[in-house]
Amino acid sequence: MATMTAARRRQAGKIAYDAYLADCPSRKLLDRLSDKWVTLILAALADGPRRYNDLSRKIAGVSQKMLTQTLRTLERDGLVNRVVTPTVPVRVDYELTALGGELLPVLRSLKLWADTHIPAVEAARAAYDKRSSRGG
Amino acid sequence: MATMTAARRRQAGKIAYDAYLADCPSRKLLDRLSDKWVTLILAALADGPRRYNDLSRKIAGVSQKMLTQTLRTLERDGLVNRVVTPTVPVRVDYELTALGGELLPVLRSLKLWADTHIPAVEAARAAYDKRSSRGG
DNA sequence: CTGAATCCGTTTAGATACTG
DNA sequence: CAGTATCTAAACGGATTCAG
Repeated sequence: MATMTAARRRQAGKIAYDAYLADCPSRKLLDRLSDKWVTLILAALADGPRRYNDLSRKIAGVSQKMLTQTLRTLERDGLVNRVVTPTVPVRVDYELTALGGELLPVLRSLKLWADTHIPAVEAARAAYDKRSSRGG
Repeated sequence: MATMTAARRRQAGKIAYDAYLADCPSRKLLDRLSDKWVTLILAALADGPRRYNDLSRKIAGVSQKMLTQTLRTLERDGLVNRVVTPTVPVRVDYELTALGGELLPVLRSLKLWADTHIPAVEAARAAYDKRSSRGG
């Protein structure tokens, strides 16, 4: 039977490709940055250390779960330091590591590109939608 | 009543913040780039135009659905051109627009940062996991 | 060849309640 | 204050099927 060829080939390709992707540094970086809250937290910490609740307020729409979870992965990746002061109640500050700080220029260059070109993207989008709605 | 304060305040904040985010160009760019297939398609088109099936093979693990869907959004965003040649059967080529081409340097600089610093991230991750498994 | 439409399992993220 | 645990709704992505 020829029924499995297409899907199977794609499957085989997928496995090989996923392995390749898993080893791609750019991919990994994008995976971090793509997280909705990562860049926001990084930006919030750009000015200096902040406490947990402080972050939670500054970033507004974030839930406790997402904030904690994102901070954990950032800490694990060595981008953020978690500083515990064993007072009562306990006090926890988060701050950028040197590595985390080095990410800021990248974010800024990204922002620069976005600020420059996103208007063109918007325009393209509007034109596309107009064309579509006209039935073109 | 004080029962609604926490969740409600977060909700109110969320609405305001989502509106803010929706207007943030950097956010929009990251939203595009965060798509698993976007950067891969962009990279695949860096050398020149490619046909649909050609892309599908080159990118391996991608499904028809995702390939088509991603190409559509890229087209809508003005990053990719869709060129139809009305032969039988029909032939469709995809190519980077000028705008899409301008994204390549950004991706390269991102890649540069990643290649430089991801090893440090890996190391931090390994150290973190080691600490955790020790019960620290 | 190039897609659109549909079904469906997996993952994700938010709300809520509880702990030290 | 700074989280953890659990439940559930929604988004995502893959396979399959149909069409021009």
